Amino acid sequence: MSAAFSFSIENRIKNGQGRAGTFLTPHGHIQTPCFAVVGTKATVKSLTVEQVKDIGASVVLANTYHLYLEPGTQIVKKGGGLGQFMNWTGPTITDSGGFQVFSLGAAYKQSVSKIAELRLGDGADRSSDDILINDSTMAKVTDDGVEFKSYIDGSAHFFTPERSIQLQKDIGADVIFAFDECTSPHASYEYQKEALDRTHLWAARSLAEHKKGMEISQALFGIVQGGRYNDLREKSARYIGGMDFDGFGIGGSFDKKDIEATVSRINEILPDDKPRHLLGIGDPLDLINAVEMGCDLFDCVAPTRIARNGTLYTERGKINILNAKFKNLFRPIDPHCGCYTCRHYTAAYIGHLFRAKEILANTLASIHNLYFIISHVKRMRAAIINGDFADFKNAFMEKYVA
RNA sequence: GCGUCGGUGGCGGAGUGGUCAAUCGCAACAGACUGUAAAUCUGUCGCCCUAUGGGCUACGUAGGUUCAAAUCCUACCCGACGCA
Repeated sequence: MSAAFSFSIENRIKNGQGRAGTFLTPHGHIQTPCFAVVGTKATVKSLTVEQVKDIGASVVLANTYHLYLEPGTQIVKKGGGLGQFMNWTGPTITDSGGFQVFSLGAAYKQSVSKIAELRLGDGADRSSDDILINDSTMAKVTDDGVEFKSYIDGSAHFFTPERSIQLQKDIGADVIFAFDECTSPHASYEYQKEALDRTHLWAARSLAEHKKGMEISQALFGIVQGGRYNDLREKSARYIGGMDFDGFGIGGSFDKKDIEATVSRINEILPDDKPRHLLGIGDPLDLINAVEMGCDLFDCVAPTRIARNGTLYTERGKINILNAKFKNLFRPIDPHCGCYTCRHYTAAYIGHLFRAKEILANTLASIHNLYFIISHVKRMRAAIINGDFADFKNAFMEKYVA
């Protein structure tokens, strides 16, 4: 690891894998476990950086593919790099574009999430058996790289591991990720195995490209894949974990019920002295399990995306603020929440903003959800430091209904 | 007063003899969303039931023609416009 970075562990969960630590970056330290807010296009949707800071966020994660398409990585570079360009002075991360292999590939126009879940007659389910075929024309994978079509204008672009690293270098985030292939949870074992070999090959190429630079001011994280298959997950953890990365991402798709066990197995194998970032996981209960199993960093679009769609976290579970029962509720969304939104606005008012399609709804809801999740992870950190993680977990689970 | 056009489900607005409980949009009501193609998407939306089916009431009102009417005819009520 470059001298500009260091990772130290301050305390651990008794008889467990979870730990609290500090990850030092050129733009400040990150106290882990930590939830990085997602700002895909160099902006946390609907929020100013002052609002993001006020929420308590310490890290922003942006996306290479999106910034490459718009405004172009050279513009970000000329703008002083991701942080300066977007007026964020703290640590930054970029994803490599590997997730778009999935979201623009197998998941394109399909009702597929990277989280597979058995649904039993809840009325709103869809069959998962008829969405196995990837006929997407938006992303095509070969061993050399991935051809993407721009979601903006349909133009073709080719990403290789080397190209992804170069682009991430131009963008200039503190932490960057190896280029990987995120697969569908419906992928067969055979395909998953093939994709894993490719991801491993790409990891080596990403690392080699990264090491080319004379002066390295970025930390490169390798990504563990393997989908829903335990043997592949373990193989990947051993392979990626054995490489000279500065930290690790855990990516890919999961069975909802297996996240905890899968992450636990992976983290048993990964080096203990480097940070682990569980990519794209942000459900409050998933976060508890993942922290307990030794993950240090997280990022997820869920808090901001569901906020924009009217779903808000409370200590008792998620609510849809558009439900008729909130129309006359002149109290905060969550009376125990200390966020700006809850300190100043009522549920009735926020529901009104959503119904009226006022843009302030997105802002107030995003503030609330991000505050909820960031505080949630911060409390877990404090609990690990204080040695009462189990108490925190029990207290949370007692109230929170999934 | 005469003439013309028009009155359709919460609203707007299709439909002009059968496949119409009635296209579509909005509103309403619910659901989904986990490295953002996303201020997005999905479902329900006359009433009732022994509900991938059946019954009832409905297209201004009242009659009529027809095997069959939101659709044709007559009268009336209401609205817009034109002429007196």
